[in-house]
Amino acid sequence: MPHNKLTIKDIARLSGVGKSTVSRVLNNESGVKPETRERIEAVMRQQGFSPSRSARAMRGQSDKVVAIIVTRLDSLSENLAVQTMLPRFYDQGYDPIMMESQFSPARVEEHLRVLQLRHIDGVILFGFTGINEALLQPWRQSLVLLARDADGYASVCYDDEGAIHLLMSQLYNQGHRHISYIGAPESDTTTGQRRFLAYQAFCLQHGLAPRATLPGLAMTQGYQQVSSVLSEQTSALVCASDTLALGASKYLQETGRSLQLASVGNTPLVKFLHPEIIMVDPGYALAGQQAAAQLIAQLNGQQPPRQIVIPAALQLPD
Amino acid sequence: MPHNKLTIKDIARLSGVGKSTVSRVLNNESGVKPETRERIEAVMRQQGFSPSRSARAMRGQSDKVVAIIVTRLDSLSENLAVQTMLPRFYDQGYDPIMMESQFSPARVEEHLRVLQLRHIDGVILFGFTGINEALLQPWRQSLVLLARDADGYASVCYDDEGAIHLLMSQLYNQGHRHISYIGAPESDTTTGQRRFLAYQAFCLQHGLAPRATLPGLAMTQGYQQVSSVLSEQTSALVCASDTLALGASKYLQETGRSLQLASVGNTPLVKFLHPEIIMVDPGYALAGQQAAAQLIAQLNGQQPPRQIVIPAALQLPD
DNA sequence: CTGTTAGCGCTTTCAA
DNA sequence: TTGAAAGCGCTAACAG
Repeated sequence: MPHNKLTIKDIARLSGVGKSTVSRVLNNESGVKPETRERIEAVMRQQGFSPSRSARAMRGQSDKVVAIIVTRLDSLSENLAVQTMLPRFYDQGYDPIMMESQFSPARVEEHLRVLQLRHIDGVILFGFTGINEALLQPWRQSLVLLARDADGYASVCYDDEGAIHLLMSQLYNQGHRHISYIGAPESDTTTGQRRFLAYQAFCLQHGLAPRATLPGLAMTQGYQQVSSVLSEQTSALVCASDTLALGASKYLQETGRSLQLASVGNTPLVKFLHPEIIMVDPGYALAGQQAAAQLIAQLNGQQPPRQIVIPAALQLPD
Repeated sequence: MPHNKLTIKDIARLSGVGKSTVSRVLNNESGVKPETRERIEAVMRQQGFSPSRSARAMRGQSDKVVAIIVTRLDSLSENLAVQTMLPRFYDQGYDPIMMESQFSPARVEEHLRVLQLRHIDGVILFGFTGINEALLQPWRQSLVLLARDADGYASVCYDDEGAIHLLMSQLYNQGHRHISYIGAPESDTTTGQRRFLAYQAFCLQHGLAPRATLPGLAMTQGYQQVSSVLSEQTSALVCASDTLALGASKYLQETGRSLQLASVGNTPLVKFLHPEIIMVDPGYALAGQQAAAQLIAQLNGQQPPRQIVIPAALQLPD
């Protein structure tokens, strides 16, 4: 760890000025004679100087660290969102540390506790059912919730109703009249309830007979439960998530049943494995960007918490 | 961001001692009367006190931050490794920040540059072909390379030869005599060259006719290239990675060709989608642990850099 | 415009 | 066994 042993004091000496002038240059403050500034900048560059984060952090409040709490490191959709937010944070000089909740409210609690002790600046939290909102209390100003919303907190959500509606319309327009649905239980507000309601609404509106099962979002659940929503007339199946679609697809393949699949989710893996599936992109990538931007703005005090909804976009098979 | 405004000074006042005594308690130093210690600890607990990281960092050297540079956030195998190393770091009070190289040596370079400026303590780097070892120079003592090795650096590698050998033996014992191979180009030292050589060696040793193609590790490459190694007698196919297996599998399914697939890699996704594939677990989870442990030991000066090899383990289909 | 002077919260001599 | 004092590298008044 060949740490740069230089301090602003050294730079000051080397360029024949006082510490404070160097500090001013460092912080891009106005009120430094251009020549002086340039000279100092030259020295800094030439010495490869970099200011001590800890020292700066100690004077200001922030050490410019944010945490991203994903549910699972291997969630395909969350990956897409994280992928777009990381660069945003780096650009603004924030170090993003990653944590995994594994859908456990207790883990979230534990992580938030630790983060509090560490004086972390802000948190991006990928939401899921069961999180105790009271825990978020201390982070009111410095938290962005993803894929879930909560009163008084900033959030970036997907347009669950819109996504399902797009899928259903597409299928309906293709002539499908017996469209089944597989999703998550209604205890899951967004992915579960909202999507299911949207499905029911569409059916009602178009005089279709709903046929649904709500086992959860895991691949195995898709695999095991599809059969329960298949009648002879069923010609299409809407899946609330891409993992579910993966499971369902495997089942259909094995049983030789042919069905038009449609699913919320738009990950490269699924697109490759099953290009025939009609998909709606909930806008994972955009959500990541927005979440990062929102958090940064909040931390800078430029923006109060607000709820953002990402529009869904239909992805037709090739 | 409701920061804990208490300092050791406050704790000192509250417990009627001097700052230094509080500091001693904080660092578990000996030479503090047990009673005093307890009293202070009580106050700290009661006040929910947590020392300022930045202030400590400023006196010592380290701010207890490490970076994990993965190739891709959505790499299934790297995910498994990262998943096991995160808790290790948290336990030791290290904040792990994540970065993505996207297989770009330039990005690695850029990341390392930034990390240097940030005075990060150590780095876990998931290796790939093309990384300029000279760049690692400054990190000689504080870097662990994963899935790749380099002279003079600590590394945790998979047993490429062993993995392929296990796969081949298994197939051979099952009676297969026409086993094809699909892998990465030899320019890729570990996943490419080593695994391919092991395949060739086995063939030679057992009098089999090798038949191989080395397009790369992507799913699409597997999908497109399988056909080139299939003759009529081919009864089994060894894939150098699970993504390749996924691609190959899709092709075989589509063409109705039946073949015993075998692959290096052991991710939940593939296990679910294709339980029939014979797999060898390179030990991703163990590798993660070991890498974290090694890095921590190095940072504590308890362990010089060393090369670790993780043994591969055969996973039979259910 | 620029240097001087205080500290930020903590660790670390050095005395007591 | 403890406290007082001197900084770590930096920023933020306050004087020049």
